[in-house]
Amino acid sequence: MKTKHYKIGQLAALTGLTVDTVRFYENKGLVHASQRSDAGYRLFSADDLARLQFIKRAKTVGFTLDEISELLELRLHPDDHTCEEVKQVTARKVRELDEKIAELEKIRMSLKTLHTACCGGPQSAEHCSILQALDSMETS
Amino acid sequence: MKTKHYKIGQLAALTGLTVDTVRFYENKGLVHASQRSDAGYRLFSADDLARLQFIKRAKTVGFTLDEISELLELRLHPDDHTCEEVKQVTARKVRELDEKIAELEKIRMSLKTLHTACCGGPQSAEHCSILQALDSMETS
DNA sequence: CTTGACTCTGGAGCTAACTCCAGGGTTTAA
DNA sequence: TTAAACCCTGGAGTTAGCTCCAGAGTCAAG
Repeated sequence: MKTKHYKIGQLAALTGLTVDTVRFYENKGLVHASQRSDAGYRLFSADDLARLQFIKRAKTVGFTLDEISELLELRLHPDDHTCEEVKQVTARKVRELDEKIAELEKIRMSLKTLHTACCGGPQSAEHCSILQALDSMETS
Repeated sequence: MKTKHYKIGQLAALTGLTVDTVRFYENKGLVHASQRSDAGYRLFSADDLARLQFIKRAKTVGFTLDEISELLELRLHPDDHTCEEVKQVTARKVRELDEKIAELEKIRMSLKTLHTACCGGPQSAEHCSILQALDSMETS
């Protein structure tokens, strides 16, 4: 019984990644073709496919490739790690997201204030409140 | 009456930027030393200082350097432009921020769901719900 | 048997906004 | 007068995550 395997293009089609991206991930050590054909073509197993799909999903929930490396290690050897460890990774990420969102909201508020104050009319911008505000704002 | 001018280090100290950053901005065309000393030192005027402060403030409200170039043009020749134009720039930026925030919130939600579902206990991660979710999630 | 689609490697290029460096010259304060 | 602190240019390096390329080999369909 020989196991199904995929060439890089098939894998790319199945995961929605590009061929270049898969090779890039291999370079970064995120994934590794389980075999090579006689001609040197990468041959990926179903496990490799699952791994790449894992990577893609982790990416859509906002993990960086470095963080995904960490998660892949946990995934590959779950017996050697605790739920606590896994949860810590997500906790850290949620905190980071909270900070980034708060930062953006702060910026949005400032900008919205400027935006609202401006008449937006067709007259000369000589006394435009937005430009004036940027000329006299406080900087931390 | 000779006008006050600043060497690049003084300017950097006054704006809170680094010397390298000021030179970088000059390279990008955001600012331009109004004179040079005999030795070739950049000499900045009070106007230049104001311009750099404008840049810094625009940066803190989230504009990119390219967008700041645009604002600087509006600021330098307000007579040639309308409030409407200025307002459009901020409107665009507010929209962008809204999108970016919405995206991050979506990611945060997904992640928080995973995070909450995980027991976080000291037992083996073999059946960790976070890893399982990442193994079976849907990807758009 | 040929043509087109696929794959390989190694390395360069992209974006944004800096940051750092080498190898010089200049200014200033003691 | 000399040492520290400043300034100059040009170019390379940084981060993250790809993306593209040249030049060559391989595979599958008709």
